[in-house]
Amino acid sequence: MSRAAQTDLAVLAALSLGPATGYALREAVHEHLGLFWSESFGQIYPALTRLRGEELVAADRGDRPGSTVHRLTPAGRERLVELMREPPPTSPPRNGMLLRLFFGNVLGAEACRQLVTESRARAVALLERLAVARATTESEPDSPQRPYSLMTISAGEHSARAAIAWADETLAALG
Amino acid sequence: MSRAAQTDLAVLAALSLGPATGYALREAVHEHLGLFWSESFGQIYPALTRLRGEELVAADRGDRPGSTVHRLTPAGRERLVELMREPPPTSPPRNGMLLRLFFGNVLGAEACRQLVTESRARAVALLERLAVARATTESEPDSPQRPYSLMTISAGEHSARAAIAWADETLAALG
DNA sequence: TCCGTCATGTAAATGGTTACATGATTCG
DNA sequence: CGAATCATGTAACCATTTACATGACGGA
Repeated sequence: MSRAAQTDLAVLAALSLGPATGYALREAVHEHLGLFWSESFGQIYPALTRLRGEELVAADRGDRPGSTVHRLTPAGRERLVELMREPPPTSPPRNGMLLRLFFGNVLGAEACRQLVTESRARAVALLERLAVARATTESEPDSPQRPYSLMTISAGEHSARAAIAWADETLAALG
Repeated sequence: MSRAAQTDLAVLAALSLGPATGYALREAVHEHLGLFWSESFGQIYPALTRLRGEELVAADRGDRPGSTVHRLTPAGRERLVELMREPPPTSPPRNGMLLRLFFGNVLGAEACRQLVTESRARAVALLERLAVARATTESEPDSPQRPYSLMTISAGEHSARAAIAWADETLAALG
């Protein structure tokens, strides 16, 4: 997997849903992929410039002066499938909450409880966001996209429920 | 939270378990924190140099010529507690597997099944490693460290079981 | 008119991995 | 003796965020 391939993948994938400006692209990633992906402007604009150079995306003038609407070219769609078939890179683990909890006897029991309580609250909030996302998705008419959206929502739900169950068990152990 | 604080935290925390060389420190992080944390030599050695400069760790000559054993100073222990009380930074989400699955109609059903199957296999393998870690920890004599080790192991178990349950559900949906 | 949003881009700083260079020690 | 391990450190590279600079448009 070559340079910056993950951002290229995300940008090409987002464009596969329809043409968009760089700005709208970032909105769409935040809105639809926000639960498991993120991109910043500092990544998106250089990526679009590069992808234009490789003729994987084409640029048209947008409604507003100075705005540029990008769309996938056939070569871009090929490249997208190619990138998607690459195994997803696994990033090294970095869980600040567990790092702190592991050294709980240095941190103290009260601070540990707070740590786990806050972690639980984040999982509960996530579960609420997921409930909204599920309701929205289920109320939309069926589409080729829908089952896959529901699968990623379900992944979040399983993960959040596990986090809550663990937090409850751990809070009980912490007394 | 200032510069490179997360690595400082991990290094100071690892040293709180006992003095160590940079090399041994990396081994210890990999061995004991590997399930939720990672550090590379390229981080550890500059961090040790910096922490020595701040007199948060002290350096003694080791058994081997040229080797340096580091230990926490009292100021280092204070700093450690201070860093641990900072809220753990939440890194932006980046889940390559879910990104690919979300665009499953571009990827194709067969490749989706493979993606989820591999994800399930990783979770099963993780669960096995966790079973070993749990058995090891439970067979050791009780210590102030042990309950916290078990809590982090339990976090991994909950997360891995949730990943397996989700994978089974999703594979059923994918047919 | 002024503010919020849409829009594009760059520069700097940050955080991190990987590869490399170097050499001693231990054990088979 | 030779290989694996212990040990330290640097340099290059990569990915990413944040802040900044700039400006047009639409509506209160």
